[in-house]
Amino acid sequence: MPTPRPGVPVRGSTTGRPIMAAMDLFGRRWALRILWELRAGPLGARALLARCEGLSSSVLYQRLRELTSSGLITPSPDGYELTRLGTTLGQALRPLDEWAVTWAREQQQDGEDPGEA
Amino acid sequence: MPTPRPGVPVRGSTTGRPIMAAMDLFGRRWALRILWELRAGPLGARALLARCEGLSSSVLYQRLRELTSSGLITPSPDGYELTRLGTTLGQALRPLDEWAVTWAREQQQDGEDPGEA
DNA sequence: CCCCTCGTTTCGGAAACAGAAACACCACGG
DNA sequence: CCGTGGTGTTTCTGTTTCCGAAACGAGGGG
Repeated sequence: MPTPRPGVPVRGSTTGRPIMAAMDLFGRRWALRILWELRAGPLGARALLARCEGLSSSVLYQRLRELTSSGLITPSPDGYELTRLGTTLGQALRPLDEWAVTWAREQQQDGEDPGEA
Repeated sequence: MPTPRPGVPVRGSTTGRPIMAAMDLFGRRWALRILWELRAGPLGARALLARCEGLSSSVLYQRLRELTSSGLITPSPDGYELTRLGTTLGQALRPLDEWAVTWAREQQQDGEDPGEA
């Protein structure tokens, strides 16, 4: 499983369109979350593990390699930190954060638990 | 694996903070992509399968159930379509699309393939 | 020296996923 | 009437991904 990178065919799309590569990369478990946790500043591996309850070290390091290879994060003396590109991604993700808040409000109003028991 | 919903503890976070629920939901394979494909209008299940090369029907229906249960999509005479909430998500995802384009440019410039061989 | 913390890798079992096959359903044409 | 082909959906089997714990080496302080 190659690291998704724009311009290169990725899982689910032979075109390599940037958004497809992004969705392949971010559709891997914990990828978005790791970037999210690095927003505020550099964190070490064990610190990331502590913040992401349920994340296993094996997957963490796999993601760290992928995100590094994708140019979103970089090792630093203080652990891992976002690159300039990773920082702009953090900003691009902010609307998603705001949307999630709206989502929460809507779910409380209509259909409290309307689905699988 | 319960469908992530804001306000409910999800994988990786006992707080149920909206953004965490969102990241749990979207960190599942094809979830973002399915929403993306529904942006332009309703699509049937087999049409979705055709557009997402590599997506298996079993996972598709699992995602369709999850996204429906989360209030992002709804069955319609024409297949599945975004709810109002799902549509706003599509808009919240647009910065991500633009970011991906920037990402593609940067990757072409520096470090063409600087990682795993 | 010992102990504790960190970063990282390894490994066995569990969960998620891919892919093909199958079923039910409905419209169409022989 | 019976096939043919198009949907939507489920089930099954093998592979991939992931979890979780354990382990390793390196470095710092008692």
